[in-house]
Amino acid sequence: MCCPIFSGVMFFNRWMSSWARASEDLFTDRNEINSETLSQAIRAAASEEPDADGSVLFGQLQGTVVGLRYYTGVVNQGEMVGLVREPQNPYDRNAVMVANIYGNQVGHIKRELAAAMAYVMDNKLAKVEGVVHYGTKNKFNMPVMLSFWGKEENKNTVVESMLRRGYKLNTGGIKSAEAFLCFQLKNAFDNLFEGLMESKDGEKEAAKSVATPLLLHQKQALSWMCSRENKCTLPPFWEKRGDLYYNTLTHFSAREVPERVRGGILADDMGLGKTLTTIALILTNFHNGKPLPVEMSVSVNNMKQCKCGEYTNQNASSITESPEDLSARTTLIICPLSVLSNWLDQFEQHVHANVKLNVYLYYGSERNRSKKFLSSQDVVITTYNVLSADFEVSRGSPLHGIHWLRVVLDEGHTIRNPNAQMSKAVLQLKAQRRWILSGTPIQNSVKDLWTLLAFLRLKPFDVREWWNRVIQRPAMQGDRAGLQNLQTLVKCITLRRTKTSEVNGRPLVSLPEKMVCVEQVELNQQEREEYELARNEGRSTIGRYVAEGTVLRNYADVLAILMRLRQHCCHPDLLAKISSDLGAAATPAELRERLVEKLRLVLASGSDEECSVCLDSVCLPVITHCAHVYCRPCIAKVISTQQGTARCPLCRSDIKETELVEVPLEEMEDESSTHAKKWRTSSKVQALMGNLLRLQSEDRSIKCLVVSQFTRFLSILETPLREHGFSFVRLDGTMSQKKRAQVIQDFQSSAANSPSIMLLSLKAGGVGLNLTAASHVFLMDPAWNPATEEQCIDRCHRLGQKRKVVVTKFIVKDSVEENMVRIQRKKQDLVEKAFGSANTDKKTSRIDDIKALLEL
DNA sequence: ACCGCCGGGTGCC
DNA sequence: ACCGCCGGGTGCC
Repeated sequence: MCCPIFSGVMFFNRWMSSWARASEDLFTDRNEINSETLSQAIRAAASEEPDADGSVLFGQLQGTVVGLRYYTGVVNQGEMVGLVREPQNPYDRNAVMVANIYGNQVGHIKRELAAAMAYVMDNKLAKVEGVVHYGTKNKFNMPVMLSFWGKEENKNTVVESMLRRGYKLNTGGIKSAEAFLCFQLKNAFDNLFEGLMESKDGEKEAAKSVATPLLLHQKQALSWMCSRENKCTLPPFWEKRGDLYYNTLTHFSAREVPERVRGGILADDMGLGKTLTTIALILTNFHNGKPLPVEMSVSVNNMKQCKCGEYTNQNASSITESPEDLSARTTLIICPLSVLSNWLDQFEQHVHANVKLNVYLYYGSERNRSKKFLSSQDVVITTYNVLSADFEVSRGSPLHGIHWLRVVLDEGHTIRNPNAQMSKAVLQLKAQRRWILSGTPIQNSVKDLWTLLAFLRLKPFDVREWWNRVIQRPAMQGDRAGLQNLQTLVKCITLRRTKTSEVNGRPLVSLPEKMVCVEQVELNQQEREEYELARNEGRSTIGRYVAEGTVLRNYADVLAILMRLRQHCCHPDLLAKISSDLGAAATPAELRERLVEKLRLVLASGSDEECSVCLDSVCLPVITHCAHVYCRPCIAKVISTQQGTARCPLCRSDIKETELVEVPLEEMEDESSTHAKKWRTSSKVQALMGNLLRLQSEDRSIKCLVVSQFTRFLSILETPLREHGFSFVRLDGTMSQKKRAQVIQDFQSSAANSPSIMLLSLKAGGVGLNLTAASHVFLMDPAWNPATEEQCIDRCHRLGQKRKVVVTKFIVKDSVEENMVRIQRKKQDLVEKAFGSANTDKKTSRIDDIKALLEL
């Protein structure tokens, strides 16, 4: 009865339930363990295993594992073991159990030592890890090397507490592990997915029910996905040695085949057709490698109702080492709300019209919660939010009660935080096969990967301890082998191609040509005068800061001055009346008000401000008293790491958590001021209108994107568009999902009366935004970050684009806009230098950089 | 015989 | 466990 998979799950479960530290009996008969405890245990493990960040090694100690003869768990030389407190043990409440990777109990820690360890473990003063270096063949007890890890501030307490009970931690020869912040290793991780691009062998034709012919690289992906689902290849780091299976990283071995991972990560760049490939997978690879049996309607070629590729049970020769539930039919797709409609469209588009595929949208208050109904569908689509809401409300969440054939996570990086409700809900779904679709599987650090691997049930790393010990901590500390292992791991389960990848020397997708041209705009006399006035004012302000040596403290002001110049280049009415400099603030309330105002200025302009800690666009923006903008979590991390002596990473001023200021929620952009005044034009507006009118006269079917970082500029542009009778829509970040979807659908429509222009805010919409109806892009103002512009252009220059794409960038001659790209590069250098060291002699060079940046 | 010594039973927590 | 420890049997050499 003990089939390999099953017993594996149960050992695993036993291990997990001990983690849960619940009152569950550790010695439960294996057969009684149900999936309910398993899921509880997974949740417990995810929340209880602390993040290994900033842990240092306190010391090591040779201990003894006793009672070996009572348990079945064996260990190999060099194997890692887990130490689990067992407060419910009837013989000793200090008991510490020793278990191997699969959770098979090996023995206990000797009583006296256990008493000393129990204090340290129960008070979470240290995490204790064990490795057995020798004596693995012993009958009664064996030595174990114990390593104590924890926060620096607990080191002395732990060392002394152990010493009091007669155990001396050996601290000699341990190099103190430095605390790393995640951004320092960002580059190493950026390269993690390199080298995954080589084409994996073979290609596979999709089932007949797929209407769209697959491109070569999509056939390759399909082939890879099918083999990941069907073949019994060993997971990474497992080898067969004799009749045992051996894990080369943990040195664990087992008689049973390690549970295979049926699925993986499809990490292709967006636009390569992850959605189509997944639809093809669903239709092509049902049980035993046969296509999904679907009904064909009677309509075309007097075809009878037939089962397209009905599956038989006999052709099991190649696979089925492990039995599977052949009655499972349904694929569950979970995606962010923003791409829900895209999935529905794509099913519509890519499945043959005469095929009856049951796709159910599990969404909205009227959703059908019947398990029987849901599990009879071919596909159920829902969102992360619906899934986690169901999960939270009741234990009887219908989606959690079904054994899915396959679960697909679209934009899978959504679950990178293991503590999020969403992630917990996703991890507990029951499925035979699991897939993650993501263009960006790693966003900031290796930590992002754990939930993904846990979802895939990649043994043994789905248990946080093994992940932390074997992969995350070594990688975070820059250990080469650690990074290498991480890469190997990822490589085995991931397929990633980028738009620039090639197959047989040919690009994966051939997109229509893209032409980028810069159109210089000359300011008229009045505009030029106003611009020069502002420029001189800014120059003198910055000159003063340079003289005072306070440039870095007034960093936000420097940016604000640049901002005003950029606004001048677009339209005079963009300039908000921003008064004052920071120095004049009299009261704390006033200072706060000023800071809020500055922050708002930086944010509302859509200037794509980057956080200097994570180097990404700021999320949850806060401003420091020295007026630098960061993500709240990033700067909070810096402050907590530096413990009371925290300094601003950009200007080294003292900063405190309590002094971080954010924009009050009710602050929304005030549109009324622009409408109050009488509308006027500008040189840039004229330049745009000239182009639009010319295009319209050439070809009425051409559609355009008009892009700006300033949403107020978009508002200004509405007036002349209306005047000339253009039909247009607008998409910006403030719009609800529903409105957005409507706007996109209208714009993408090829109907004769559909809008021909979309006013688009540069940062609006996620990466998935598909605007292929447009073939002309007008970038009204240059962005700090050229990548942002590229992304924006890619929204129409992507798979599905039929026309040649023409991009026009408007740049005002003799203005700050001409320097934007150079400034961007300088800014990046500046940030790097700021983080390079806290050394003061670097300060001068940074000020020089700013001077150069402003051509002073 | 309130000890020492012998040898069998026994053995995690 | 080819140990240590316990506790019963035993007792000059």
